[in-house]
Amino acid sequence: MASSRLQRQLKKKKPFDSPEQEANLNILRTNDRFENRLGKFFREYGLTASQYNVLRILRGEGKPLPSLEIAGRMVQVVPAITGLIDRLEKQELVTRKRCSKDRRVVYVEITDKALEILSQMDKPLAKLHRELIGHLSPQELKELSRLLEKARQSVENNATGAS
Amino acid sequence: MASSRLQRQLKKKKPFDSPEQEANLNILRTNDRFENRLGKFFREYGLTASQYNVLRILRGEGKPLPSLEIAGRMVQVVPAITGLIDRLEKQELVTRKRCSKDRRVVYVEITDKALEILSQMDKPLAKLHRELIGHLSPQELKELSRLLEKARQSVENNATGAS
DNA sequence: TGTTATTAGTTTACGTGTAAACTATTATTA
DNA sequence: TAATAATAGTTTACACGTAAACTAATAACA
Repeated sequence: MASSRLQRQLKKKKPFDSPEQEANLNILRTNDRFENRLGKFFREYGLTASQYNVLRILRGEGKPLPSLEIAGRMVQVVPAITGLIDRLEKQELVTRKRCSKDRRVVYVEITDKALEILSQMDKPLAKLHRELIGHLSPQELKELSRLLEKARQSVENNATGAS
Repeated sequence: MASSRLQRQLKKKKPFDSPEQEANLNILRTNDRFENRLGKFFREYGLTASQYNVLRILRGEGKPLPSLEIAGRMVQVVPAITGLIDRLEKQELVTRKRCSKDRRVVYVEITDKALEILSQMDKPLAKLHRELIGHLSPQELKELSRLLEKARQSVENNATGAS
């Protein structure tokens, strides 16, 4: 009990400077592990995590969306979305359409091929989510989500571009 | 209370498939936000998050470490470490030395210049950690760390290369 | 109406994570 | 001891994320 699990894993000699730092590092480290595992899963379907996210957003919306609207719903900033859509288009998973009313806007639409792939992924993905975190009790899951949402309050008000 | 905060932020129409998925997405999203903020901080000092991590590990150890030992303590895999060390070396923040006993091994040593930069960062970084997550009570921080550590158990046993 | 500002998106440059193939060195073992 | 395996790193190819500069189109407004 003298030294925490994360502390041992990082082979740190000294205790954490603060509980805040420990919690933050726990978030980063847990995310890295989970991203790593999820990345492998997506790769089995020829996708990356970012690509899957774009497709999931488009399917959830049920209709074409402007590029920047998609970018806004992901965490990241603007320019990355261009290449992301480029690659999805090359794989025939989305199509681009210029808006006729405002010719600056590019609408992105998901293809049937992509919808098919997504539907194949749904069950295995749900299973993977359970594998990753299903060993927490319902109360623990609820509390973890609550704490993470509360944690994010510090950055979500101060405009980061999204939302 | 009908729909959670994350659900609203993602503008999802339907509820989450499961509490597991919701918790996982909360981890990913919180991490993205925090990484974003921390990245800006590191950039002010001419570093990236990965570079800072390497330097922090080296300072913590207090002596030179083999490249792969460093890679192992970060979450990531092998090849990235080469370029990372390359760039740090170019900035004169670390030096490389071949081990004479086993000439395959490359030891990486932190420079005084880097130690100086790190010491300048310590206080502001601690302050940033508090800004990010200091609005959680001590009990909440402790519980958050506990839950994240428990969450990681699912991936830390199944060898990912590290630790 | 013509100039300026804003908006949507792209391009470029750089750092980094991932997989796969490769080199150099050391260990194993038939 | 010669062939083989294992280990430490590197290189290459590709997908992103970030910042900064840029284009095209629309809005605002003097």
